[in-house]
Amino acid sequence: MNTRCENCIIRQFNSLRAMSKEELKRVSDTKTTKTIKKGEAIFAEGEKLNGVFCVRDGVSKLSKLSANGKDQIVKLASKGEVMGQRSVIAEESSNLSAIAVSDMEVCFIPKEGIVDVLHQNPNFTVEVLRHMAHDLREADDVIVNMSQKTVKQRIAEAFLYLRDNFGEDADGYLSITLSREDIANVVGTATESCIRIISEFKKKKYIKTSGKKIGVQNEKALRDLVDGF
Amino acid sequence: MNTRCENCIIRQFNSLRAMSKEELKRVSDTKTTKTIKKGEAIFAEGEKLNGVFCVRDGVSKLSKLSANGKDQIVKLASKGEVMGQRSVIAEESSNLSAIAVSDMEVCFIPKEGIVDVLHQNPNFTVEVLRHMAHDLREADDVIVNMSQKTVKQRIAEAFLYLRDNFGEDADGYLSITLSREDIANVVGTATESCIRIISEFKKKKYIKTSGKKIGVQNEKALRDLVDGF
DNA sequence: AATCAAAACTGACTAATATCATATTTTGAG
DNA sequence: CTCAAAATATGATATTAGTCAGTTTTGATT
Repeated sequence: MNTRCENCIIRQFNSLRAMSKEELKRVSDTKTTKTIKKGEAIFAEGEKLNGVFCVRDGVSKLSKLSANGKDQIVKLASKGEVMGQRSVIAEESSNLSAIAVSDMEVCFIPKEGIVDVLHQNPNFTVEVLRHMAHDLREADDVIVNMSQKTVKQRIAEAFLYLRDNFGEDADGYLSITLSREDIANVVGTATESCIRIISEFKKKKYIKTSGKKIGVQNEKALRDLVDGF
Repeated sequence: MNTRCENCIIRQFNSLRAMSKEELKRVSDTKTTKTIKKGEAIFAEGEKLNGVFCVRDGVSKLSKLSANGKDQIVKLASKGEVMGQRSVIAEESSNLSAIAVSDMEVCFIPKEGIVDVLHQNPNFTVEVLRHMAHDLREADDVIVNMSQKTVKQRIAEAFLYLRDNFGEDADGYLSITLSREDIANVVGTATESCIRIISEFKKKKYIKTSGKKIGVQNEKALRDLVDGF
């Protein structure tokens, strides 16, 4: 793969932009680019990661398997996001597994390339810290939503979230396509319950569907639902 | 207040231990110590924090108010923990409010004292990063528990967690005393449901109570319950 | 185009949990 | 010590969401 980090626009969206030209060149020399097919795993829960993965294209779900065999999707990572940093920084094995939700292209950066810079370039470290602080806030919000909102509210919120964070296509459908099961795993409910609520929303014209694709049709209704009427 | 950070043992438990003597002295010069009564607020959700709070004694609950008026407790901070760093680092107003669960003594450290060192001492920054990585992992675990475990399992787990993290007294009661309402807010359930399950656990001799105090009596039974029998 | 498995969907039933009402106990202020 | 308020407790009922069983649709493959 001939693309060099120095020339990669993606890094504008993540902490790598705080690296100096020199550091970036060194990272670029050790990185490798991989193509991953939809459904394939990038890494698994419990695995020791010896590097981080920078998403160049596509979307990956970061999930955790629970005792009863269900997956809980904790985060969706798309273009520009770095996966696995938490584990590399904490020097622990991964608490999440990453599976491609669409065909992907990711760069693997060996951890030495990251850790060395962390200890030498405070700007970079602070930038990583900021990102993690942001992730932590989001996680707090998810906790509150999980415990205080109904499944219906969480599904409504998920659609708004997906639209705001991944965009929609020309016809008004969400750019990201998830199976009903994945949606259920994002909001933490049974697949059947999720499908039932999607049907209800469709009947009420809150959303429209076309195959697996889903589009927000009545933003206000969804928002009112989330906020408790 | 005459206690100096350099001599404070508490800091061994948090990221401040990665500061140099010099840095610590400077921090110490700007810090103030406050006494907070049980039930009083240290800071509120939405408030701009111009510093962080280091817990010297007592316990604080970090919670988030939801639309329906219920509090979700996201974390319990005790001796050695630093509160408010996330907000200071992300330069956002606080996403959580902090209320004392017992009488407390906390040190307030103005943010300049922290931010300056963050940009100058990579060891300190990495240490803070490690802590935040740990908090993030815990948050992920909480998300999964919330969505995949029953209220009964979450309550059982909460008691084990409280014992492991805050210890128990000579008579085998948890060192930390929370109201039933607070326990309900930790596990994300209605107070009545929480009380009912506590009664059930007591009847089954999984726990013992004495006033508000709760003690683990049958660890194995609780653990089995958490793990799904 | 026919086939087949996976995904999406629907209905009936059950289990878990919230809500509302009310009783009882504990606690802290004066 | 007394009393009111707050916390704890319990019962009845309603609501939400999960489970199981089955049907239909979709899409990939030959």
